[in-house]
Amino acid sequence: MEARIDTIKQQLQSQGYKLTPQREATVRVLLENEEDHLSAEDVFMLVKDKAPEIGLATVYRTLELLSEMHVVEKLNFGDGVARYDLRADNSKHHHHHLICVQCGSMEEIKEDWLLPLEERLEREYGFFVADHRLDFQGVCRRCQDKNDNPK
Amino acid sequence: MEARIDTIKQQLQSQGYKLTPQREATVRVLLENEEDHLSAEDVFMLVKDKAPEIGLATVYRTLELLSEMHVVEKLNFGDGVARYDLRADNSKHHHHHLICVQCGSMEEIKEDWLLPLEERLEREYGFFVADHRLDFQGVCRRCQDKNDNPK
DNA sequence: TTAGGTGCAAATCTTTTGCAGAAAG
DNA sequence: CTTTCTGCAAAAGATTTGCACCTAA
Repeated sequence: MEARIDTIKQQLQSQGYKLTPQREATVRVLLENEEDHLSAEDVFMLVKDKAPEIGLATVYRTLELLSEMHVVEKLNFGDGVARYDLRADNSKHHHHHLICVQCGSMEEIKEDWLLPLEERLEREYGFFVADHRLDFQGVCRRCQDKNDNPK
Repeated sequence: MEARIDTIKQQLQSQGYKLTPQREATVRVLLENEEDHLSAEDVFMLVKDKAPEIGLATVYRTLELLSEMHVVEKLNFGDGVARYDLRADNSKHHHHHLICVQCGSMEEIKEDWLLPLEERLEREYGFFVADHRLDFQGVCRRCQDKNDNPK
């Protein structure tokens, strides 16, 4: 974890930005909740435990900055709030998401299944793909079981 | 066009809703701009030509209703406004979108490229897919040409 | 006559911005 | 010192809601 913070620190400094205590607290929250998709408000709540004086605007500004630096992804699941996802160090692409319409859970697929499609896209449509986003809505295994064996 | 309006009318009536003049005007605007991805504000402007007395709230309520009935898709491209897309009569799935980060244009792919992936998802993850969403960000052919041959 | 609809204005909610002061190189 | 950053409060923008009136089965 410290190593990843260091990386981010250097990334910021290389662009003339500072890793202030507020920004560090925000990054730590993101690291500690890497599995979740936190909204700005969520992050704000969690950061306040570490740095009670922080303002919501700072959180928004930090998330915006991290997003520009491609440290986090800004995601939109259509529920009216933006959510933020730490990018895996190495992946240039979004994860894919499995969103259960029944229980609201969200699972991630870390593999990239789209490379063949992207090649086809460049070939057939002349479209150069920089990034993509793939979400599936449906019913997760747990809810299917629940439906089949109602208690 | 009249046929599709009739279909929608019946769909509404089957749920106890009415196709009021305001709703019909809204649907007509959507039909006439099927290629675009209109925001609620866009729709409002266009509907006002047909029905000047309509209120923005009614447009929102209509789009919400049509969305629940799966007559339109509510889409989110991350620019802060929801956009609405008429569903093709026959397709249960979203289109795929090619969003150019340079000129902001958006192209649609009507084919469904994801069926093999969805099968794999059900097999390997036990996730039952009801719908999906696939967007690509990148550079469209036009902008690539522009980059290669700057005027 | 009764439930569903509408327009308007006000309210709500997320996100952004202006500003004066604080921190860091 | 000078640039970057911060907190606060206000502003902005999209969407929703309360309400009194309207309209069609």
